[in-house]
Amino acid sequence: MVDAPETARPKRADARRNEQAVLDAAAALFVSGGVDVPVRDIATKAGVGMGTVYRHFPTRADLVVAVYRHQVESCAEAGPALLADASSPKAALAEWVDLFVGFLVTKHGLASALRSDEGSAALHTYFLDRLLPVCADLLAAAANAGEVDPDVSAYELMRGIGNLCIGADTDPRYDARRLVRLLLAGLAPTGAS
Amino acid sequence: MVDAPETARPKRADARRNEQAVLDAAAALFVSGGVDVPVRDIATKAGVGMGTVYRHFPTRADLVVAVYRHQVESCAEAGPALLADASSPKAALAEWVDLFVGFLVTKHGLASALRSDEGSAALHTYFLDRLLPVCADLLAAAANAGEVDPDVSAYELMRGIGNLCIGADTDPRYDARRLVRLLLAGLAPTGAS
DNA sequence: TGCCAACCGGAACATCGCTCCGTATGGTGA
DNA sequence: TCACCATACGGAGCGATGTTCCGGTTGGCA
Repeated sequence: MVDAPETARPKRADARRNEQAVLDAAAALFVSGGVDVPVRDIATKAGVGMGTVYRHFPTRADLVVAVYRHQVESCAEAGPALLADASSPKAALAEWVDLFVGFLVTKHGLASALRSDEGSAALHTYFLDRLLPVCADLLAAAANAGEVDPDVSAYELMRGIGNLCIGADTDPRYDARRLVRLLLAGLAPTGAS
Repeated sequence: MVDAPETARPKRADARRNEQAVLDAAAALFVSGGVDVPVRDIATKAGVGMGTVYRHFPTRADLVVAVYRHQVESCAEAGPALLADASSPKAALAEWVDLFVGFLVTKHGLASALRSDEGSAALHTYFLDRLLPVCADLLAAAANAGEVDPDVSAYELMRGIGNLCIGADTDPRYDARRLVRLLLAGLAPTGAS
């Protein structure tokens, strides 16, 4: 689990090439067909065998993580920046959540894959590892500022947001962003009235 | 789609018997294994062939609908009653939503199956046909009373609630009921502050 | 009792995830 | 330059599941 020792022999050239080909094929198919596209299709599009796909990415989740790693990273990095720049912690939280929602709804089926349902555990874990601390910081800052009720955990909030984003594509009558806004509004201390 | 003409010849006795057996088997398996239990298992448990299951219930959704029809009906009927009895329309809405959430979270995988994702379209349709008007009435009453902002459709609200219930079983850290409460709180006119 | 439409059962086909192993090849040391 | 072998490849194959199809069975009526 720790970093591989730097003495690790570099991978063979064909291996590196194939890994990239799979990554590219997966990225393309994810856009057009969602993250549930059959592994066979990815292998075919990449011009490799299925064994090769599974060797480089033991589970579908590993592949999804690899494809979206950059975007998740930048979403994670945006958290502290927003907190520093925004007019209030709650505003920062709202902006960050909007970023997160935007990321989820544009990736067909990603939100669905995020529910822990064993199988995509690695995906779930990665998202949580990377984004939960960011969300927790924003939430804590807002709570400290008295702008939100501190009785909801960041975990619960993130899962709720993720769930609200399920099926947000493919259904014009369903606007996940609006519902997420409502959820955030509900975080206001002691509600309204 | 209209009622079958009453001139329809009654089904054969064995057909009726088998339909009931499938229904019973499905109900039992849904409780223990969720609504995604393999059709083969249902057929085996009911002591019939798979062809029989598919003949009586062309899609899994039809079977799910048949199994839960009574509970959906009583949930639908509770709406007007709550509106008549509760102290305020918003309170009635909250109680009814709680009823709905309770129904969803206790049926493993039902909430997941509810997202329109073609395949369980019949399920989605049935729930919407039956419950959406009820929810819409409650929502409209609350809006008329000035207790909620009228800019969210009942459809959106129901889908949001359904989504929030996904995975609510199987994860002790995730309390769908609390998040749904937050969502409802967010409906308060012009927010808090 | 005999007939036939309705109904049954489960084999068969299709899809998909994942594994396994015989084969091919990149890179290295001689 | 060449031979060797660890590394990597490819895709057949297995198990699970959804769904269809058709030959055989049977309930209900004349």
